Amino acid sequence: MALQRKKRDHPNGKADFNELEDDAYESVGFHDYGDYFERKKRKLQNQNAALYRDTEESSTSNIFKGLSMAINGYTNPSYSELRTMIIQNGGTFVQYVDKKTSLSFLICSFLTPSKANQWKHHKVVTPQWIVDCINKKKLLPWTNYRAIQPVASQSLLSFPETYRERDSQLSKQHHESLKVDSQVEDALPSYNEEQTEMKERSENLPDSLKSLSNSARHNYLLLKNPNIRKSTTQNPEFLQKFFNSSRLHHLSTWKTALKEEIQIMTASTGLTSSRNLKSINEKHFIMHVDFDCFFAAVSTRNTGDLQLKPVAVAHGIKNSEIASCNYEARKYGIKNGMFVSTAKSLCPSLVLVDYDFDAYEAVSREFYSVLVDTPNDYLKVISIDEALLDLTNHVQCFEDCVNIAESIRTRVRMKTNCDVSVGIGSNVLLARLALRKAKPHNVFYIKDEDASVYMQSLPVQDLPGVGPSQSSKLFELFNVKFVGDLQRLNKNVLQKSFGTNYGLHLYNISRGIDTDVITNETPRRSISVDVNWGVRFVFLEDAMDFLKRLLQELLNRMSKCDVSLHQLQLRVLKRPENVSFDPVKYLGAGEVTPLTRSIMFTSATKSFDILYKRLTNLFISLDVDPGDVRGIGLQASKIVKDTKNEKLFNFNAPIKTPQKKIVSGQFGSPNRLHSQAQEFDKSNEDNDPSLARDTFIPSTPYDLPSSSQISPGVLAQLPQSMQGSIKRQLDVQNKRIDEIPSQLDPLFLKELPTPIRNEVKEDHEITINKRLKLKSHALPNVKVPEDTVKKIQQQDAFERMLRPNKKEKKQYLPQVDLQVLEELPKEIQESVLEENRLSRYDLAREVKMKPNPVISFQQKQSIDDLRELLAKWYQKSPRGPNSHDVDYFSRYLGRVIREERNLLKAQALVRWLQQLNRKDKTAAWQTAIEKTIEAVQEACLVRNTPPLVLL
DNA sequence: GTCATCTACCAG
DNA sequence: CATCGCTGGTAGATGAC
Repeated sequence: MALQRKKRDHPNGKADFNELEDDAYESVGFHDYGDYFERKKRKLQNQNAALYRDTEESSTSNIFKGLSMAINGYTNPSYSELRTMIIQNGGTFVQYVDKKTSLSFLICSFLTPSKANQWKHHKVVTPQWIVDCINKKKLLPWTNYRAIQPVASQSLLSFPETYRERDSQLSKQHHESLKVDSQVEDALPSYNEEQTEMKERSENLPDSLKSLSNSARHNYLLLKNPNIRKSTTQNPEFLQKFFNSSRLHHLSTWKTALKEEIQIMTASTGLTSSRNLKSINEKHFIMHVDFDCFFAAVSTRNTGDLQLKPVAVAHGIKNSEIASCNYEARKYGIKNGMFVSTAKSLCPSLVLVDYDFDAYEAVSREFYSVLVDTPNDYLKVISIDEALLDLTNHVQCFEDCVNIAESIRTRVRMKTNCDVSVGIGSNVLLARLALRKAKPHNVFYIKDEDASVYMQSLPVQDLPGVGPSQSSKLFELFNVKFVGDLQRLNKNVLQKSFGTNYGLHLYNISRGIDTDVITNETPRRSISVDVNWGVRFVFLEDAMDFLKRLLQELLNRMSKCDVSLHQLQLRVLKRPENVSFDPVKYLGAGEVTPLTRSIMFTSATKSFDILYKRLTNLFISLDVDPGDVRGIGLQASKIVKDTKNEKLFNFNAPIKTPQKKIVSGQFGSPNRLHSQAQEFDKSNEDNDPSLARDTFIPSTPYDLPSSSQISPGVLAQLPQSMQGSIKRQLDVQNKRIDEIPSQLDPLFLKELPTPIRNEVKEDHEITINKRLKLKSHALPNVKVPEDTVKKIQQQDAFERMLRPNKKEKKQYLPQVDLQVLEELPKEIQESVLEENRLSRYDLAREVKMKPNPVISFQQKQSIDDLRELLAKWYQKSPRGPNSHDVDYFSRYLGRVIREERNLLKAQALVRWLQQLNRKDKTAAWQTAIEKTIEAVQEACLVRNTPPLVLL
């Protein structure tokens, strides 16, 4: 076969963040934005250097001293957790590794055969080794944790405990009869396999097989092929293997992780929403930056010859999807998502390369380091290779943007050897359209006045939010193919056919109107796990077993975010009647009908047993033949952050908290969409910064607790000094709440009696889905006992009592974290924690007891020195300061408040600036000072401190 | 009208 | 050998109240 499969090589495997950081540190000028890295390190502890440095204070041991280690692929614990563990225990972490790197250990959960071969001369161990060594506080013999076994079989050892620990009680017989131990399977090829099967078939299978459906029997026969079996859910390692190789899984998880990282990094700039809201009516400058054919470009970035050939990234050689292809390949009509076989027929000389997820991550890190270093109002993560920048307050015109864009392109090119393209426009939509025009490797901007004309010839599919389904609907209903056709449609007609919001969205975007504003990330509202490939069951027990593993995976992901759920959704993809058993795509789902069901839990939970029990019932109630299941997904929604010191605060007491209106949305908020002119005032009102400040209220489960969640009873038990402090805290918070019309129900304000609360907790286990009750015919064996029903009804009543306000129902209240505690004087922290019998260790972990760091600005720390510096700055810029410098200084003030926690200092410095400008009253300086004040107030909000008096 | 729940769709 | 069709979000539809 003429397949040319070329492995991407890593000629310079050392292009890691250490180098970047060093650069960033060396040049700390007034205009320098390496400051971001400084923050990033401290905040995230996400960079090795920071970890090493912090290790001096928080190092837990030296068990890994002198050992260099790297991590490969999908692991549990996660990459970053492991990295922290290694570094904090004295190890050297190697970020990016190739075949030649000398390495003490490679940490890897799962090795593909090719990787196993690649790493066969290394010591490859499972993550469990790290965990166990740390737990035992000594270096354990690594040979017990080999990921590569000297003999053929390697699978069982590398498989993480969690997936094996809970062995099904349901499934025994069938499983043991069907499942072949993978060790045996590897060692003994098909002959013995056949023998085993034959034996079992003659013993106990005929009966079971007879009762099987056609689809189940089909799967039974299919799964007899050990190679196929290995690629399906029947393999206990399936999840690891699947997620390790799934591009879509990687895309999703990367996005989530990046959002979080960038959010934290840029949150500390102090320039958040108010800044943006202020300029809501100004002309915006938005930049959309995106790699050209990311995966393909990364894989060929260091191979000049390959770049000239048509290249595509895919797993297989036939019915596998092309994830990315270069522009050379596109000349032949090859597109992303196309099957390899189709692409090959278009271009027989197509070169296929494998995925290299590690390299994508490495390149992306460089990419984002460039973006973070580019002064901006907002940086929004779109994906691993794509981001939006709001430059409104940093540029005057499109030409400025183009200069910045070129600089980004050059820097990314230098660091990664890959090209990015940049689209620029006055809103997100136009920036995106400009980006299309810019590709490949170019910069392009669309002026507002040109937008409408430019768009007319665009296929409607190119509009954001218009996919295959909606575009074909547009064509069928209105014969609309191009944006020009769409422009001719009446707004009302669109809204009638496509819904109020979506119709208006279509109407607006066809005219280049996009009211979407780049805002801060909202916290994640759901966590899900989906598998719709390789799902093949024979017996119900197979499905249950997989469901179990899937739930465990979901819980793992939840525990990483430290959340519990109120609602669990189950999604099952079912092969419909008269659809072929084997889809075109190898082990794919084929054509399916989705089914979804959900369960509610009165109190948040993350208990495997509780969830699994309910899940089992739910799955069975769907009444899907196991042989027809083609995919399963679980989604945790209505999630709440876990808390650890329940004794101190009354966390779950439902309190009516006025909600800040959430105004961002895929298609914009309804109120902005109805009519632009009409809604103008309203949205302005929503966005008035001063209003926003007064009504700033925790709006998400991750936010700060509402003060009233501290139970009076608990308060009374605290030491006198502490009561005072908390009360003062409450006063501050209550004042804010009182300023808006209170919708609090008096019931809420009463402390809930603890016994009742506990009862609810115990009860939630037996709450029964209404649906289940209604559909109980699907479960002939399950009868809901009389008293259970009563209990549920009582509980429902109780629940209603807890949440008399309907609006309340939708929201799951913020739970307290230790932030409130953290705000208190340290002696009081100590006594509270002692009272609550929390260990010193917990304290150190949860509440930063370290003295507040003193942040330097231009190597100056004291107020006097800083004043001197500011005076020089003022004198040297009679016509007003450079806006970069203003940002830089504002961010510094933000850090003084949040990190150094020195409100007085921040106040003194701002007042000094005001003082300096008092004589001349330069307008430019006045504006600059206002900006710094905004940053200060913003930071006060973050710290939950009352705004400073600055006039 | 408001809500919870399920369904459909989209992006990368 | 193949192959790795995820995940988080918004909006619409529907039915209970």
